[in-house]
Amino acid sequence: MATRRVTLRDVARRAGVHPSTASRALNPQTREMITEDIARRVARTARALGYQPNPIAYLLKTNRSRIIGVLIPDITNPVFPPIIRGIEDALGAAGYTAVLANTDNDEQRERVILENMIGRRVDGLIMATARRRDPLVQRCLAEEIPLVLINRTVASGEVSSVVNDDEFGMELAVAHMARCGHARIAHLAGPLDLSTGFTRHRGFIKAMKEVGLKADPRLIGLCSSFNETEGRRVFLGLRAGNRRFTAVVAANDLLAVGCYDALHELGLRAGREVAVTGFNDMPFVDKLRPPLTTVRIPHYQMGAQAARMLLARLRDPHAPIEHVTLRPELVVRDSTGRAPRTSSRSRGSA
Amino acid sequence: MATRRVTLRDVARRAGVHPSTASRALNPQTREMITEDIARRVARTARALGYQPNPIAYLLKTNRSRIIGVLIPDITNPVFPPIIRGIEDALGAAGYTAVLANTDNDEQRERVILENMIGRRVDGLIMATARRRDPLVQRCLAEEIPLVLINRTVASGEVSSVVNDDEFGMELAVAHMARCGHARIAHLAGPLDLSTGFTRHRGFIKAMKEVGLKADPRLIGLCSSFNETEGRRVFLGLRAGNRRFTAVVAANDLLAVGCYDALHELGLRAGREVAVTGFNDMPFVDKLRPPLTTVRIPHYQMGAQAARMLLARLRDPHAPIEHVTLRPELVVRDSTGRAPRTSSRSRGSA
DNA sequence: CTTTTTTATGCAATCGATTGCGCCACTCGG
DNA sequence: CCGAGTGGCGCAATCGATTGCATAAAAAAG
Repeated sequence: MATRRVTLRDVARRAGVHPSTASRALNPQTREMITEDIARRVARTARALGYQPNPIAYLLKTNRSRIIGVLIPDITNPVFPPIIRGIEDALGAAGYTAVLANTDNDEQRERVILENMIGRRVDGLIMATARRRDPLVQRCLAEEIPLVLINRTVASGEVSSVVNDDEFGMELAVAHMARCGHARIAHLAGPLDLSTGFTRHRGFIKAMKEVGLKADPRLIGLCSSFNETEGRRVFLGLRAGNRRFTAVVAANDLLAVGCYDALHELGLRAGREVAVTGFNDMPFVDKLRPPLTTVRIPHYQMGAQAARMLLARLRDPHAPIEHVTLRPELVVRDSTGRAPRTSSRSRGSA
Repeated sequence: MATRRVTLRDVARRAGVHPSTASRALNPQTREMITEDIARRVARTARALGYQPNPIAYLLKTNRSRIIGVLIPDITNPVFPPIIRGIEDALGAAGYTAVLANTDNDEQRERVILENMIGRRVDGLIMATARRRDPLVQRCLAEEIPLVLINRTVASGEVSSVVNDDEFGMELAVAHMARCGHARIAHLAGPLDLSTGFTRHRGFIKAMKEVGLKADPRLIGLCSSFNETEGRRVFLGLRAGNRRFTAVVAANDLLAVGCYDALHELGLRAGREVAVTGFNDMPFVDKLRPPLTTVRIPHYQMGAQAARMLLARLRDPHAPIEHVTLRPELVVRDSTGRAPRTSSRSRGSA
């Protein structure tokens, strides 16, 4: 039977001291207030009794939970696992625990979860769910909860973030297409209320200009969310228009997979009739036929970096706002056709 | 500035009653102890002040956290997101919150996380990490923490579980292979200390007997974990042996993907030279070339069912131990060759 | 050897709720 | 009109820690 857990009082009584003394003896911060001798005795009996401090009581008193909330828009998207892994590793090293929640891209649900986390007194938050203008971010600011945005950021820039250099990534993709001889290049844009969709869209236009091509507005399709069905739908829409194109730069891998689906239905093949690039290099895109050429984002590092920034802010609440952008790289596989086959490395960072 | 949160005392004072009265007025369980009139007044002022009960204080006093811990062996494996979704939905409907943790298949890490969760007084646990003999399960039993195992179960059967009918699934896969005319069928077995690996292995042998074939032990390769690299390694090992085979039944999709990798290296193709089946029907296997024939497990329902069973036990700690097995179905795609192309439905349950 | 200062520990309040118990006032029966 | 019974609330303890302040003992100063 689960015998009642041993409390600080138990330890104190057994060691023949007052609970407050025991508390101080066990807390590294206050240990030097206590005689070496007694501190050791308390520590010893604590160990003997198998004392485990009650985090709830600690939290109630100190308002420090040592928990970080992590909001993920869609846990089904394979880009997030590596990010989460990075966050957990960095946080764990500092004695913090990550609590994950999946918001399902649903604003209502986001709100509920956020309130729940605030209620449970998380010490800080990492959000991968930010929209360019996001009331939830405002809410955190109002509550003065340390916050770091990851992958996506807000337009105002008023909170720390670590994101990919999306413009540069787009340059890589477009430049590669151009090198492969494509001139009529389409873009499958992500939702423009997300910084990723927005910035990649802007990056696409800028990159086209840089390689001396004109970005035809009629060759830009707007997807209302980052998933395969949208990718398929919008690709088919673009194809139904009367502007031809030989290449499509998708704003993320799921959209690119949607293109694969559409091409398959049309009896065409990526890398042959139409060149396709994705964005993210999420797990398994190297296993598609043809393996997908894409822009690799350092997901794991992104997570770890965000966690470290949050920890810094936890230590010093007045740490300055930082914006870190990570440099992506192009991974050339077979979906962009005639280019010399270079690399088809296995799955992203583990 | 984050103005101090309003407490129950504030509400009580404002409503002109004692905190205990306010507490009872606000708690549905005890409302009928209080005069209708006063209860309404308290409720009204609570709403007016925006009172949010402090879950920490509640927990400290009642020892009920309304949190369920969920242990996932590898968040990188795409079978888990749908399971998690199912758990979250069922739990959320009952006012509970799921807290996810990723154990990375590391026993040490599992232990740390479990202790952490116990320390934070989760009301119950759902474990997808169980080994056939598992000390952590014992630990939960000792602490009398309500527990439901999911996907994998323990050999002793002493705790409730919801798993797939793995033997039946294997029958489906093997029978299909036999129907396609294969006689020399290999098996990529998962780790035998996991119930999934163990039962699928046993199911394979049984199914072979049922279709009148002999399971050649030299055509059974043992993988030490469920991932692509192991699948690739063991497949190549089998091929290097001098027993030929024309089909391979893998114990899960990741192992099957490993077979794809190996076949690719050998210049062969699944569904042509060698038929391949997977197990799980995880997201994206329908996007592989060729799309993978596999055994579909109702992941979402599995999660939801496990959550409901846990909730039942939370209500009644003496609820009997239940073992639920869910019936899988075969999804025939192109990796098993000449069979008539039937279905290639899109990604699993969302 | 007394007085002052320092140091180590104990006391008790506190965080924000829940809950057993006691008391007061009201109702109802005799 | 008085006593027993009952229903509605308030009091105070409690959950398990932390921490400002008081105090006793020891050390330093005079």
